[in-house]
Amino acid sequence: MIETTFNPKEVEPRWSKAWEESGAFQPKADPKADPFCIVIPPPNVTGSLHIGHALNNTLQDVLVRFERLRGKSVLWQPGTDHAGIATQMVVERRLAEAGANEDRRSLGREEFLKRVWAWKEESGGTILNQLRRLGASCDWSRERFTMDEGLSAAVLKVFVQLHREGLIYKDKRLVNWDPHFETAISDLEVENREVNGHFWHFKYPLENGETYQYPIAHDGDGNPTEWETRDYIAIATTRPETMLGDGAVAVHPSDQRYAGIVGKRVLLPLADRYIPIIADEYPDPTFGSGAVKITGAHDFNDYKVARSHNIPLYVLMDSKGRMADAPHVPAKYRGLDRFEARKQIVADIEALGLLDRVEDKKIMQPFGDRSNVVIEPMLTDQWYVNAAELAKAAIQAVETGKTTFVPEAWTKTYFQWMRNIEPWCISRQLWWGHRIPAWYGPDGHVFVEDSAESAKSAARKHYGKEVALRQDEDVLDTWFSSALWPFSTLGWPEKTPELKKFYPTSILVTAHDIIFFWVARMMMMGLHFMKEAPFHEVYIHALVRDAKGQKMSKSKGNTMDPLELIDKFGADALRFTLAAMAAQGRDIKLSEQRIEGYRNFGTKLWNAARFAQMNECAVWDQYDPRSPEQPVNKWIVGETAKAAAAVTRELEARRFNEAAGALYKFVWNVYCDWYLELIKPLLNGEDEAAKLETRRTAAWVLDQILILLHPFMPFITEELWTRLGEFGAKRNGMLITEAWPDLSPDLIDETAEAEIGWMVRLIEETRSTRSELNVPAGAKIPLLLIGADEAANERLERYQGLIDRLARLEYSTSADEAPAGSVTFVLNGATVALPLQGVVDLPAESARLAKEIAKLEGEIGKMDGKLGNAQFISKAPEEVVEELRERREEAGASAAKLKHALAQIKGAA
RNA sequence: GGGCGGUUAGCUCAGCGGUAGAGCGUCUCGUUUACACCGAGAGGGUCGGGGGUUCGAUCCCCUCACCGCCCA
Repeated sequence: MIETTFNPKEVEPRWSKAWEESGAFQPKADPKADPFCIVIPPPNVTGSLHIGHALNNTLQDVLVRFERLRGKSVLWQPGTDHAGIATQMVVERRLAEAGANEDRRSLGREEFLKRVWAWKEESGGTILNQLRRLGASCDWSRERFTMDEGLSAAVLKVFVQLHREGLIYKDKRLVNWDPHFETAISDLEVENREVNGHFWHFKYPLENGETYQYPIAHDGDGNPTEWETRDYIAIATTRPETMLGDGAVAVHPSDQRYAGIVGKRVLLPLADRYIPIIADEYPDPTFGSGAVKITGAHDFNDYKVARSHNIPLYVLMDSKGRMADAPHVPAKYRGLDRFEARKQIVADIEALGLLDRVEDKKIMQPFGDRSNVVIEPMLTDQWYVNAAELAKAAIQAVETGKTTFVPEAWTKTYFQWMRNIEPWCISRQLWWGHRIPAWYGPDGHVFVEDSAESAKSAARKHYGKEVALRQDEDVLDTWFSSALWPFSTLGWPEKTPELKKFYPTSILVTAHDIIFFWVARMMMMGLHFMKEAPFHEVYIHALVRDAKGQKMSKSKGNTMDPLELIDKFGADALRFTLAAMAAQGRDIKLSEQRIEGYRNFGTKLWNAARFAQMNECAVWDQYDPRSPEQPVNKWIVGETAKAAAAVTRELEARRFNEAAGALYKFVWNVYCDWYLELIKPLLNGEDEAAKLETRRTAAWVLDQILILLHPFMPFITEELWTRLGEFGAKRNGMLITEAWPDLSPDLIDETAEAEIGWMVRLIEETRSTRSELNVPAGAKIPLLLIGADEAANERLERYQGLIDRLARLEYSTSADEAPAGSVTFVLNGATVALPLQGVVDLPAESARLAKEIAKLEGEIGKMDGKLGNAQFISKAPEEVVEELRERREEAGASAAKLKHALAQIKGAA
């Protein structure tokens, strides 16, 4: 027998194991089965499961289990990426903590990489085991890692080919430099944050003591009225230390204040160099002094200006962000950290009398998303991908609908990014990653080949002799290999059967913050190398926030650990909550209360199953849903067909919340609240045929529920599936490989629906009336049906037992007239009278009736207004008008009856 | 500055041209042999403000306000 409570801790690991061992997670071999494939967004190998992963993978698993139940050959491809910076960081930190006085450099590249691999084998990928706890039905036998041999081969091939095609090249440009990790990072790895900073105003003296007239007062029209004589130009900066690298001062060509001194030179203080005053569109004349210092080697905007004016670029810092040992850096600053140098320079400028003033100012400052240090724009040699070229096909694939975004609004974001895409810097000054397959000859000539041997032979051809080659020290951005994930994991560059069967993949499920990082790049690489977009559909889900709507972060301490939530409420409850809240287009504010509520839903189902089992509603083979004769059974079959259709429809449309909501309502409010209550008399009755039919129907509906709910709550449903099979016919297999219900809409029996609907309303109205009049819950009262048609009288007779039980009646019967002083309400044109004279206080009943009447009359007024409007009658669709007329009729009749009752009471009082 | 999204019951959110919904919370009642992680009932909303389109607007359009995110 099913025990009284569901114990997820015991059940979950058991089924995880059983499913995996049964091979249910692997795609079925049946060549006739349609393929369905999702590649997992590979989590960092250093990662651990956070709530965002829980949502992301729940949604994927819902789809995967849904399609598996629908009979498709399903592959959910799992794996992790090698997370260059993050992993190197973890291993370096461990070395430091180990206290053996070892660090990356003392170990050397080869030994260090050995340590990284050792760490990866030991503790990398714990997140994949955490995903198992969530119930993720990935094909774990196909787990991949971006540094795998196969995936590395794919990276090599892609790099070499793109280089041959001119789409990968080396260039010296400004990059985002992370002084902590001493590597370049891409634009996307930079986080711009507003911080409190300062605006320092400096004076740069004009060469040879020259002067000009600078306006200091203006009239109402903005014309200058007063001038002062200046022998300097004022500039302002948020980063004083960069002034040593200034190559010019720029003013706007239209700026009259400076027109006279454009082309002259100023003395750059401290550096003691002369730099020109140039005219360029870049400075905003209305902002600050209107004059801008140009530091081409340390600012992205300045870089552009410097390039177009041929202004020299002075690199000021080394890879750690210390002032460089360079001729253009005065000796006293060399070796100082950039922030130390800042203080010193400000002090020295002030000492020279050239510090005009200092303002407090909010400034946007770039930080490395991993290192959390201020990013420095640096002029370095790096490898780039010509993203703009690759983006063309990627844009087209979405324009032509080959790949669609759900919700559709994200196509805008995608286009916005793709159409303004910058060259992608792919080299990283790290050790952990795919080493760039480029070798340099003694003269610096570069050979890009798929192996050292090929490079050697290429060099031999080039130089006409054997020469020593040096491989590029750098590795590739992790996202470079992630971009190949949809086809590299399927075996490319080999021509594998999986690649043939599952590429392009069906759908990618991810959060919007990864569209640029990953979706865009997979689109580019997939189209270039496979000639087809990597997925038909991109589903973008919400971000999970805390209950107050704040982004969860460790530093804020507002994270919710999915594993703790699973411990507390069970994986099914967490999954169902996330799915139920995954409405398109809005972030999820998650609270424990919500999860608790859905845990209760699981318990409700569990208890319904217990009830079913106790009443021998066990497994019966060969149930035909058309067979029942009892209206209540016909009705629930129809309701089941409706629910199955709704869940299927909503899942196909990726409206996870709607699908979950439909299930919740059906299980709780239809099956449990009504059906199980309605069949109790049948189950306890004497009519053996009806009893058998009811048992079989109840069992069948429960089975349908378990199948429909399985994608959302796999553990509890699988457990119940087995437990319900303890008695009766044997189950053929596990629920996970059952067949999704395919129920024809003609299973909906309108007569049964009307009949059960009438009874339900009668019971509800009676309960409501009792409660409003404070009839004690335990009191049994009579019910009289007055002036009903034959059908209603028959219904009353047929369901009398049920109605009496559920409405807590002494008896119920048809009658011609309501006894004086009865409490009444109206149902389908008939009056229902509760003869409560003497029991109920009449003023309360008058008040109740008056309230009802007032409400009805309000509605009638509105409806009459509409119906009296000729425009409405002629322009609104006929069915709308007709429906309104009917409603008006009913409301009028009800009001009349209630008024009659009210008059009676008043008469009696 | 550019772009996107949001504003609906106390809270969290669905709905999105034709009678305002759910979960949680609140209140009242309830030991009816599946379930108190329950059952029955109730209260609670001029759907952010203002215009417009329409026979009809929470829903479409414009505008304002406030909040959030992304990109400069």
